[in-house]
Amino acid sequence: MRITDVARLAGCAPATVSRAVNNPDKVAPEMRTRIQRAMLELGYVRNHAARALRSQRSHMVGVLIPTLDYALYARLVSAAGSQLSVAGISTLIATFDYDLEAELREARLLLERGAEALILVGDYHRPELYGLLHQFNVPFVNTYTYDPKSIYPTAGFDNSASAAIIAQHLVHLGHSNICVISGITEDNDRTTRRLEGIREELARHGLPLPASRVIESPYSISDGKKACALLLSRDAPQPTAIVCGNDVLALGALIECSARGLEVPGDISVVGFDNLEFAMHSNPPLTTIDVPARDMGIAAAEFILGRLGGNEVAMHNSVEVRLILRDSSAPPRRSSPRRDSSRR
Amino acid sequence: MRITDVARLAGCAPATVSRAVNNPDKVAPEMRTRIQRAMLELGYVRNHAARALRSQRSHMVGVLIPTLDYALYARLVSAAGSQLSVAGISTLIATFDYDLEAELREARLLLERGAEALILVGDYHRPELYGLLHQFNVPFVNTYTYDPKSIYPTAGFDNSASAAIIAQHLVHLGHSNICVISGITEDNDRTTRRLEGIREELARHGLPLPASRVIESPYSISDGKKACALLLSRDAPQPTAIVCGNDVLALGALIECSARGLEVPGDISVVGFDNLEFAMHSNPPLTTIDVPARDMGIAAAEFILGRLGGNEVAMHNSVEVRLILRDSSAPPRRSSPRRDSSRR
DNA sequence: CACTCTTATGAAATCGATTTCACACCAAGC
DNA sequence: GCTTGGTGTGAAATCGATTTCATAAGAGTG
Repeated sequence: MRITDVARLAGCAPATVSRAVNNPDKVAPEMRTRIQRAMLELGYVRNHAARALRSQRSHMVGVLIPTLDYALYARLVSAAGSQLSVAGISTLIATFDYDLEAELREARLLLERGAEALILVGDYHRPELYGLLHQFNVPFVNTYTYDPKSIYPTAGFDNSASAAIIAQHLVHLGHSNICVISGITEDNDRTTRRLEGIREELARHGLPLPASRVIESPYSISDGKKACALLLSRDAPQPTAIVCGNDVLALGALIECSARGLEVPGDISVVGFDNLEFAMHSNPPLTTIDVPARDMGIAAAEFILGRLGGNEVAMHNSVEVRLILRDSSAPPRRSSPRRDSSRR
Repeated sequence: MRITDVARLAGCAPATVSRAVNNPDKVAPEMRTRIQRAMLELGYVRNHAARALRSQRSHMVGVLIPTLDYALYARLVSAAGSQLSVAGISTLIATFDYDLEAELREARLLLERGAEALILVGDYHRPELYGLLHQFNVPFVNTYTYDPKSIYPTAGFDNSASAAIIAQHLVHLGHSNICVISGITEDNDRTTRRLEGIREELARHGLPLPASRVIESPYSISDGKKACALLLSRDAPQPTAIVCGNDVLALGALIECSARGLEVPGDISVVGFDNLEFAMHSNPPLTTIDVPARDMGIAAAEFILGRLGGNEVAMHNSVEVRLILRDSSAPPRRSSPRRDSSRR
């Protein structure tokens, strides 16, 4: 079932069929319907490889994420995919499990496959990856980060500033003995910057954050529990607040606190990051930062579509993160808290 | 940077370069290294569209799932993708949000794009979809279901039997007043069969399951709460056990029960399905059915790889689901429970 | 009415790797 | 010594749609 078969049945040249498919208004209405009827009758479907070869456009975009096993990454991919799909673009997906070497390998494969653009996560990548993108002259965007000063396009939010917001919230509540359960920071700009943001914000208030107050942990509830247990059994005054790298770790911390008979937020405040679905249902509900993953996916897709369409598009797009105040954070029990100005 | 450039530099014909890439042992070792050096020097990457066009193989497989927003689907996709990736096959992904018409459309797009095989979820599909698959003569597999009697390949588990297991567990504990919070059953074989399995198992024990005892609900914690509230405020004796279509609904039910001052499992048992990460950490931990999504993804990928490789492969592959006994289920308070034989 | 301009269509070249077929060479067998 | 067979390589055809270029017909314009 080739285009020539359709052409023969419709009594025209293959070129005309091609036009009828790709530029309908370049074909006379009568001819167009004749061609459409012929295509229907033959059950014609176009051969995408041939199309891609000749037109040098694959109509595919690659999405390269650490893992699909984390809700927000999956949501980002999903949103970007839907957005691209309405523009007739398919999504090639690849994961690299937080291994930047693997990311580089997968990127090469995606480009070889003909991905016309790449959606990436974060801005820590192997230099060779940036080299490849340059070599292939392929548009791309770093999601999950926003940095107007970056020479590479970004679509996301400022991880450092966002983490600072939640640290500030705790300081304003009157906490000074604060510990952190961070995600693994190696090769990961999001976790690295969040930790930095917290550290700087605390420093701004004269509160140091020595390594002994920070635990890096993979993202699982059990790991969050373990990390929390470690922090609580340190040979030091018990922290009055724990900042967690995400809601999963925070949930683990909540559970550990509850297991130890600690009241949250009475004895200790726990805050998360991401505002996952369960955050509003945990006991107590989590104070956290809402991360609009869907919006990031859409912003990334729009950027890519704009670039592919040859339009001028803003290099940097930010999505709005918001502090979500719930019951897992409160002033420390025996201190004279300042009023938290961010609490409405 | 075409294959002819490499050939020129290596001093051979394009055909030989092609062989060096695809059939290294058909090329003399000395020539092979010369070609490899030339490729490296030129930074050659092959054009996949041309390769696909000529060889009639795209080396891409399509994965068509309801949504990426559900952890187990994402995990299935992820596992299948990794498995395919090591065989040099890329993953094209498409979602249809539980809309079978959309599924059909997306399937057509995937096939047009050159997907060599399709991984599907469930066995409810539009007849036209099966028609398409036949027309394109493309291998495919229905995951998330296992039915050795089906004429279509399956990779998964028996939803009906699995749901029956957990219903039986409750019956053995002595429950007779059982309600169900099911997922939406329309156009969804998984939810439909699970509900059937529960209904049949209860019937086997002389317990009818009228519509008034069943609520269909989307998969969110809030929806689970609402559904549970509805069941508990019926003008009828309060159920002693609630079977939920998945863990998310079950968590909602737990929360609602707790909000109403009902003790789980003292006043009421709640059981889930899927064994999501939080299931072991909820309060109380959830009795549920473990669904090995990763295994399903791997099984599906292996099946597809086998078929693409022209090997004989088993039409039907089952993965093991297990009843996970935790503290959210117990005998009803004022009855004389039989011993649950399935409890170890 | 002659001329330019647009519009609709067709013929043929083209994208870049693969694959078939043919050929040359060398080794082994009778 | 001649035939047979295997191996490594090259020439050229091929996959199927797109696109350039050319052409013919029709629409306006002065």
